Amino acid sequence: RLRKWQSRLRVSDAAERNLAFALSELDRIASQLKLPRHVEEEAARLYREAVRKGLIRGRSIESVIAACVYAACRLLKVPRTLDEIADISRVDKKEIGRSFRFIARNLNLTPKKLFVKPTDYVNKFADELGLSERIRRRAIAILEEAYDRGLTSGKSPAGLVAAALYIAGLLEDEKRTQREVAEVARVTEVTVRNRYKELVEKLNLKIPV
Amino acid sequence: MVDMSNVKLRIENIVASVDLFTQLNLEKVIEICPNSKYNPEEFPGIICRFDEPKVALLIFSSGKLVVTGAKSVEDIERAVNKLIQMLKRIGAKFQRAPQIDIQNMVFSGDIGMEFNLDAIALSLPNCEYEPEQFPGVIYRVKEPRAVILLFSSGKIVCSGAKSEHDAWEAVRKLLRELEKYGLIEEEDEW
DNA sequence: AGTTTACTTTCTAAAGC
DNA sequence: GCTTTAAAAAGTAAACT
Repeated sequence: RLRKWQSRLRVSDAAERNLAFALSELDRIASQLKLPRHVEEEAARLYREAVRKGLIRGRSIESVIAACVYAACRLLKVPRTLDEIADISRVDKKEIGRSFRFIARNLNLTPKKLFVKPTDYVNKFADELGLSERIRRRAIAILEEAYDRGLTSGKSPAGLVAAALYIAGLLEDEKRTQREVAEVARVTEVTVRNRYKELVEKLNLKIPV
Repeated sequence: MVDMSNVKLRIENIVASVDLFTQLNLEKVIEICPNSKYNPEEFPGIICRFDEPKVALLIFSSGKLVVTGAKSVEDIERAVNKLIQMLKRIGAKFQRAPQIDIQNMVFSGDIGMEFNLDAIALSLPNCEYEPEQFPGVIYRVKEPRAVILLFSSGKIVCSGAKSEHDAWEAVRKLLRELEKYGLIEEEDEW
């Protein structure tokens, strides 16, 4: 009987140690990504639920925490790419992606709840680039027309937004270079250029020279 | 009824497991395999490539093989027979015919229509779509078991099927689901 | 900037770690 | 779970010219 008690204590000890480790890892990621408190709290809530449902089995705590952070960002429409999270996590992007899909399926995080519109990325990138409200509206108008014309399926939302901001900057005389928009969107200049070319061509945009 | 008349499927790759029912001395086998590689530290089998038929074979000491890259079941049979002839020259004995099991077939194809993948992701149950990671929708068919990658162009990749019939059946089920959720007719405006 | 090569996703078996 | 093999889709990436 004493043995049983000890084993139970050991189990709860381990569980507490794991939770403490998970939450400290979450804290580290959240502070480095400068995430709002409500996002960190949502990630913690998702993690506790994942533990309660036994979803950690076979996965590292770090990959599940990173996945919860990514899921919380998507749920609360706080744009953060998987790359940004992978950069500061010890686990690679592939593993975080797997954990993300797994918890999304098991915590009923539907594509609808997780959907982040390309326009949701506009403000984040525009903030970092110091772009005006007029540019943001113009970029959103471009993105909406691109969506209506079927030019966005399968493309990287970040790349599309970067190109839309680049074009809006040219049209509204508040230019940012391809390099600058590519950097905040975390895509390459080649991607910005490719999206730019397609949007200008298919939406018949007249770029002032 | 789902209209499949515009749907095309092409075999791209067939994977088969084979049992030759004979133990093999891999050290001897490498010597008669021209373009082969054998590093037991990193992988327990010999990796061997044939030009005709164009396939890759993984040869294990148990006498079991994995043949990949074939475009037809006949290519696999020819490759296996070719290897058996080579093995006979180094003294391998074959008491019975090899057992060949098709394990996986990969098809590329076209549904003949464009798709709004965002709309599909929002209403087609049990599908995955993460455009930041991969440009296609991933749809898993339970029976027959197969996975279909659907792109906005309407092009598809079907893998995991064990026969061409199963692949067609899987595509038919995907189209039935797309139709059920009203994701089929759209073309010009969404 | 354009080209080439290469990686992302899906599948599957093999023997062994 | 990993290791190795093949193949396509379309997007993105990186290394060269």
